[in-house]
Amino acid sequence: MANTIYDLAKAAGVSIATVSRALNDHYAVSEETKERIRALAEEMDYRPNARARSFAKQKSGIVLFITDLHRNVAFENPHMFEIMTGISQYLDEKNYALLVKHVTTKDAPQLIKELMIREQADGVIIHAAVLSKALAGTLHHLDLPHLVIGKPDFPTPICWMDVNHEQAGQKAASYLLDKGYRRMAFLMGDRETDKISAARRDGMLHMFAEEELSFTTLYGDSTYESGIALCEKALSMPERPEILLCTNNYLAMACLQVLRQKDLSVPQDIAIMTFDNYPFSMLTQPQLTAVEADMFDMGQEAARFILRKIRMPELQTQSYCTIPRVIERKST
Amino acid sequence: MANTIYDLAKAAGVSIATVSRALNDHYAVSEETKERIRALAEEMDYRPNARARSFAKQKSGIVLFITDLHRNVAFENPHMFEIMTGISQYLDEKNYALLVKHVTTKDAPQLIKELMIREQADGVIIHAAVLSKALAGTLHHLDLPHLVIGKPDFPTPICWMDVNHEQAGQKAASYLLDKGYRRMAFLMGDRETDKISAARRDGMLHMFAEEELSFTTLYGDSTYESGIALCEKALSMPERPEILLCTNNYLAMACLQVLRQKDLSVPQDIAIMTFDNYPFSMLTQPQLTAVEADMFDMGQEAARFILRKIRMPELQTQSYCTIPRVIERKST
DNA sequence: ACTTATTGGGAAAAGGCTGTCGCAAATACC
DNA sequence: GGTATTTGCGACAGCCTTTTCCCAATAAGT
Repeated sequence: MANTIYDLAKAAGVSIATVSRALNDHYAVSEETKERIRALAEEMDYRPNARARSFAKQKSGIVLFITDLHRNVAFENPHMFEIMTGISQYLDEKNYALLVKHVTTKDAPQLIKELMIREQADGVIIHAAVLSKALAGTLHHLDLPHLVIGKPDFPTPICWMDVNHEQAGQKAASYLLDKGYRRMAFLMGDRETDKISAARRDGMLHMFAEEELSFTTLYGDSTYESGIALCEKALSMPERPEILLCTNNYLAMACLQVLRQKDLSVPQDIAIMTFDNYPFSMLTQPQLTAVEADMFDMGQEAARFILRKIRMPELQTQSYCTIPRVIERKST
Repeated sequence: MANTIYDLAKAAGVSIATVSRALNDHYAVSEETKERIRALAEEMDYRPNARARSFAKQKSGIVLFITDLHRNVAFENPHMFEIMTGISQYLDEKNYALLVKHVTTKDAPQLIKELMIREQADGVIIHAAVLSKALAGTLHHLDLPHLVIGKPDFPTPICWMDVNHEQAGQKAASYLLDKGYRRMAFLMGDRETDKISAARRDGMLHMFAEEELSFTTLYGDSTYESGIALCEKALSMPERPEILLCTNNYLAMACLQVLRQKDLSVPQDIAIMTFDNYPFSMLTQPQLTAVEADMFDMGQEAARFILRKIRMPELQTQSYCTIPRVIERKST
C-alpha cells in the first residue's frame, strides 16, 4: 500500500542504502543526490515506516510513564498532571514522545508484564504510588533506563526524584519568622501515615528550635471535612493561633470557609498558609499564600534525567530532590 | 544481551515458531508444550522484543494523541485532561497505550511531519485546537484511523466528536423553566468569536421562543475580571435578573465574589448557574449548579471510536456529539 | 604517471518476531 | 487395514530499515 524504501530507490535509480542515507542526512551522499531523493520522496509521499525503523535502530524515541491517574485526577491530584505535562513538554522538545499507561493498584506482576510488553519504550518513568518492592527489584535488574517520581516508601537502590518536604517546612518556617508570627497551628493528616506532612512539620520544628514561640500540630486526615473540624479545634485553643498552616489546599479551603462563617477576616484576624499549592488555589478569596514546588519543572527535570540515561546508559546517577519556594499571596 | 526467541527455542528444543505460538496462546500447540515453554520463558526471563513484534505485525498497539496542552493545563483547560484520561483509560483496558504529543500552534507542516515520523501509532486523535485545514487534508488522505476532538471551525469530511452546545443550552433552558425562573441574564464572551457560548445562547432562545420571559445576553470576554464587570452590569439592569447564567466557571466565580461583596446571598437573593463545569467548581460556596458534559466519557467514546476504526478500517463512520446534562447543586 | 586518499554509492546482513505452508504422526472412520 | 482427517510442530518467507563492508571512481600527493 504505502511506498517503501524500495519503491523510492527504484524510482530514483539508486540503491535503498542511498535512499536511507539521503533521508537521514548521512555524510556519504552528495548534496545533489540528497536533494533529488528528498524531492522524490516528497512527490511520492514516501514516509519511512516508523515501526521498521524503530526495529532496525532498536530505539523508539518513546518514554513510558506509568502512573495511577484516574478519572478525576485533574481535581484530585493536579500535581500529577503538571509533572506529566513537564515531562511531555521536555520530551517533545527533544523529539521524543510520551507513552502513558495507567495502573490501578500496586499489582506488580501485572504491571511488570505491561512494562515488558510495551518495552518499545527507551526509558520508563514511574509514579511512586504504583511502585511495589517487587517492581523495584525487577526494574533494578532491567537494563532499561528508569526513574521513580516520588520517594519510594521502602529502601531501594533505584533512582527517584521528589520534593524535599523537610526543606519546604524550613522555607515555610523562615518565612513565618520573617513575618513575625509567634503562635501557629499546623493542620495535617494522620500522625502515622501522613509522612509528607510529618516531614514538613519536622522541617519547621527544626527551624524553630531556637525560637521562643508556640507551635501546635493538629492531626486529622487530609479531607475538606476534616479541615472543618481541625479548624474549629484550632480556634478553640486557649490561645488562638495567629496563623493556620495547612498541609494541603483542601484543609486550607475548609479553614477559609469556617473563618468566613465566623466572620473572621483573613489575614487581619487570622492568617492562613498552605503547602502543596494547587493551580486553582489562586481562585480562593483571599488568594492563599503557599509553599509551592514547581511540579512542571520537576517533570522537565525528570525527562532530562531519563534522556541523559538513555543516551549514556553507563552513567552513574543518583536520586534528586526539588526544593519548593514560598509564594506570597493575600492570606498572610 | 537479552534473550531472543531463538535462545528460548534452542533451550526448549523446539522451533521458534512453536515458541511464538506457545507464548501467544495459539491453538496449534499442545497444552503441555505451552506450559513447558511458558515456564522456561519465565525462568530465562525472556521477554519478546516489542519493537520486533510491532514490526512483524505492523501494529504497535499505540494511539497517538496530539494536543496543545501546556504548562498550566490542569488549571486553564481541565477538560483536556479529563478527555485524555478518558481516552487513556479505555485504551488501557483494551491493552493499547496512549502516546502524547504536544504542538504549540497550528503549524501544520511541522505537525504533519511529527505525525508521520511517529506513525508507529495505529491511530490518531487530534485536539481540534491544533487542526489546520492543511492538516485536515493530509489526514483525510492518509490511511490512518483518525478522529478530531472538538468540531473543526471549517468544513471537512473527517470525523470529529464534540459536545453539543446547542443542546446544552436547551437542557439548561428546560431546567430553568421547570424551576420557574423568568428573568435571566446570560454572561458570555465576545459576541463574534465566542461561538460555543453563542450556540448555548441559541439553544436557550430556541426553547424560550414560546415563553413569556426576559432573557438578556451580556457580552464581555471569558476571564474572571470580565466576569466582575458583567456581573455588575447585570445587577444594575432596571429589572434585576433572578438568575445569572455564566458560560464558564471563571465568570461564575467572579459573580459569586461580587454577590458576596454586595451581601447578596446565593441562591436566595439571586441564583447562579454555569456551563462548562470544572472539576474544582465543587469547591465554591455555594456549590455551583452546572450544565456538564462528561468529558471523561467523551474521551472514552473517542477511544472506542478509534479502536473500532483500527480493527475495521473499511468501516463507514460519522461524526458524533455528546449531550451534556444539568448537575443541580446549591446555587439555584 | 603511479600510488594513495577520499568520496559516492551498491550489495547484503542483521534485527526478532509472526504467519503461512507443508509434513509427519496420531487419531478417526468405514 | 487402508484412507481421510486432525493435531503438533518445523522450515522459511516476510516485515522495512539501518548499517557494515566493500568496490569503483575521482581527487590529491609525489
